[in-house]
Amino acid sequence: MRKKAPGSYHHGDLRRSLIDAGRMLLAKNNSGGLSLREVAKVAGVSHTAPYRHFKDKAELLAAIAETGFHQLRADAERVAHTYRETPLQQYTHCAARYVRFAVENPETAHLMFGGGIDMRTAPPSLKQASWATFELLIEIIENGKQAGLYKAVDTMDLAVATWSGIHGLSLLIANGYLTQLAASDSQIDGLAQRVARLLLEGIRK
Amino acid sequence: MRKKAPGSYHHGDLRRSLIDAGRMLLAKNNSGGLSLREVAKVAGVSHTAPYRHFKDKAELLAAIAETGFHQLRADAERVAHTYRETPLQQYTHCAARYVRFAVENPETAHLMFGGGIDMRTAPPSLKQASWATFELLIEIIENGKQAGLYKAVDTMDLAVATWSGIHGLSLLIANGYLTQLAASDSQIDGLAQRVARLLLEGIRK
DNA sequence: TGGCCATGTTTACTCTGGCAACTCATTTTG
DNA sequence: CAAAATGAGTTGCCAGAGTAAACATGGCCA
Repeated sequence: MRKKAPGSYHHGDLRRSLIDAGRMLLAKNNSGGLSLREVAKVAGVSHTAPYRHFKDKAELLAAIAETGFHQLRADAERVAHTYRETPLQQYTHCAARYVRFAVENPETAHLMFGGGIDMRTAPPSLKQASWATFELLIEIIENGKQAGLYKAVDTMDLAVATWSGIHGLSLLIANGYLTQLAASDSQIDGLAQRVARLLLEGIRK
Repeated sequence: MRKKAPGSYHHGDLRRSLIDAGRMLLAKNNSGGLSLREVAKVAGVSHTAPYRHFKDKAELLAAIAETGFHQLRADAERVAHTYRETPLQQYTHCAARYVRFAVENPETAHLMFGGGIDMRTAPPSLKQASWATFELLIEIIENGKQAGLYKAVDTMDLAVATWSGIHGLSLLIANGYLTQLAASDSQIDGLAQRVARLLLEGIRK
């Protein structure tokens, strides 16, 4: 989190600093939101300086969400690479990673998926970042399909179904709907495993 | 939406009017949020009158979310009753109803599930309303289980898995992540059907 | 070297949430 | 039945936040 060197007029990389400060504050004021002025202060800059880099507050939030997508994609990509030879494990471990991301970064997840941003009208770079994340999921499904793991159904349907399941579970946990079943980290992992399994095998007898 | 009769001092049922006004405004200012003063104005009352009924803004929002849960539960209950003899259809049609609720009331859904409210610290009546909704789902699963429809797995796991899937799909659509696949109402229904089916049968070959 | 333009600053305006003190109407009670 | 108590709504106020406009600064290119 670079601050402006005191005395110097120009900052150097304010845009980046604002995003970093934003994420930091978002994590600190748990779900209490975030004020542009606060962000500016943390970055060591006057409260209107952000407007040189973002049209308005929503655009800063969108940029923060974008870093969330980049992180999520990078996290999942690492896991996917580790299990590149075993499609089934690739799927389950990536799913678990997705859930962990939401649980570990609830405010960022809230920003990305909470409805504050409508993807239909989001900035192009954000759309692209979210799309790139989804593409990774499609790849993973495609991998499994070619290994004969999944049904011969439209890949898109398979991908949407699993995405929905993992996504829904992540948000339910992150928003405290499953406190009874998923209090500790190990319980969360366990639940994620079992749900991923059920998505795979179906609930039907 | 009852307004105060002009000239009369007392309103009669302000609490209810504020909630109604809130939902109306939420729907109008699409996802633009909602101001307490605006709500008060619509209800025909001074800007601090709401404080006689709600501790603060968050509490009003929680009350609005609560009506959302009541509506969702009532909607689903009606569907569940209609298909009470056929557990499979009961499941698929309730799932479709859940998705429609989110798509038709995106702002309310946003409030309920967007992370603005953490269920762990929510007002008891809200917790109860959300729990009652989940209970209906559990009942539906239990029905199917007794009809020999589902795997002999912990009902809670079955319920969480399907809830996650439907919930995730609903939010993905409502937040515009699946615009390509789910633009029209009929496309949404179709997608919901196929996803519900995949949750049932699993994606594995 | 001198002027331009991107980047930051200052100032000011509006909107919002929330507190305090006041008023009005209804209900309870001596 | 009058008067106090209480619940419901109002007026006024303040601090914090988003943002527009005018101004300042300083690095870069002609």
